[in-house]
Amino acid sequence: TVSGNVLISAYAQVGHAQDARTFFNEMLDRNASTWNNMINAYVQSGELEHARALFDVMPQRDQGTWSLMIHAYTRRKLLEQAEQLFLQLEEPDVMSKTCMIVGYGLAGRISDAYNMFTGMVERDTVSYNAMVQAFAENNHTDSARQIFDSIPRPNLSSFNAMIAAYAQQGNVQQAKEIFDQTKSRNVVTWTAMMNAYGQAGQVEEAKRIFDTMPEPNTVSWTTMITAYAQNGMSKEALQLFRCMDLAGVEATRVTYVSVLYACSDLTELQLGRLVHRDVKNLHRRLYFENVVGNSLMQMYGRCGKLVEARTVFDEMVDRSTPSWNTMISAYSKAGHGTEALRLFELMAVDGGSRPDCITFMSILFACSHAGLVEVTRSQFRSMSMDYQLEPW
RNA sequence: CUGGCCAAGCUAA
Repeated sequence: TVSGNVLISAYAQVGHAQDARTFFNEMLDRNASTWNNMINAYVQSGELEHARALFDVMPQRDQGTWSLMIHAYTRRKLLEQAEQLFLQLEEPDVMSKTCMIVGYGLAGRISDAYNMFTGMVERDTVSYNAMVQAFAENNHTDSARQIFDSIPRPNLSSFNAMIAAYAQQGNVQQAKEIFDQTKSRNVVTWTAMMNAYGQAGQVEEAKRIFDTMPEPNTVSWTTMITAYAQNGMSKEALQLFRCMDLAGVEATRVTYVSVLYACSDLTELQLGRLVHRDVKNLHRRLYFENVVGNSLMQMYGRCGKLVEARTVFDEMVDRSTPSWNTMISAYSKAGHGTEALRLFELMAVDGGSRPDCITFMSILFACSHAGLVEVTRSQFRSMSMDYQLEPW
């Protein structure tokens, strides 16, 4: 049984739920870990429905089963589902509660997160860290700091989370202060500190960290590229991307987002097209990532290539609200107000994404520049009437 | 042999 569990767990790691299931079906005696591993295999390969189906028929669920399933829901931002499971637990353990803190934090329900936290009779460092993170990602940096200061036995993740919290506020001084208190550091610590400098516009300092840190990984490289791009040094960003490629470090979707941002910043159409080709041919998985498509559209739009932008848009497999916004505003900025409006109507018909206030800003911009005053007026009404968005 | 926390990223102005 144990070796069978190891095998299923191995399949789970690589996301081969199908193979895991075949093996699972052939196993004679299964214990709770067997089931948990199998559910986890479905979770890892993104098949939540299958995971849930198995969860529902599992004979002897243990605490791990529940928190595994709750965690899967919170990560996919399906908080209702997570909550529903959580409430069925008579005696939720520390891990399930921590999952809920994370879930509430991600959903911006910070007081629910805090209530969960304060209601815990037993907490470990991970629960404290989750609470720090929940406050931090909702910009309650001071509250995050208070929790941080109250952690009995902080670990490196506690420090890393706090450094990142200050980094996103652009507060280098505080970030550095925490950084200097760390006894040991890992790649996350260094990268977070590097980002703190980048966010504060201290690109040279960021680069100094990047050059001296022990083992920069793809996130570290991307952070440095982003630091350049966001501080008006897009040429350097693109140069560093070349180095990253030469160093054999795998790009991620975030890398491409930053690189394409640098391309649009410089209206480097040639390079942008090259990147487009590379990601399409060499990173097929990333090519279908929503954010990568958005960045490609943005790049083409910025370079005035609306047809190519539109082609990317049409090829996208799932379009988020930012996808629609990017394309609509590309039309708007190019003075194609009518096209922008047409796309907006298509958005409503498509129904896959809801317009948000950015959509309306783009539409209003398009209308006003096209001199479509009447249309502007009616869109403005629709904004509050149909979508409950307040004009401001 | 299974479950929870930490670093980078896209759209309007």
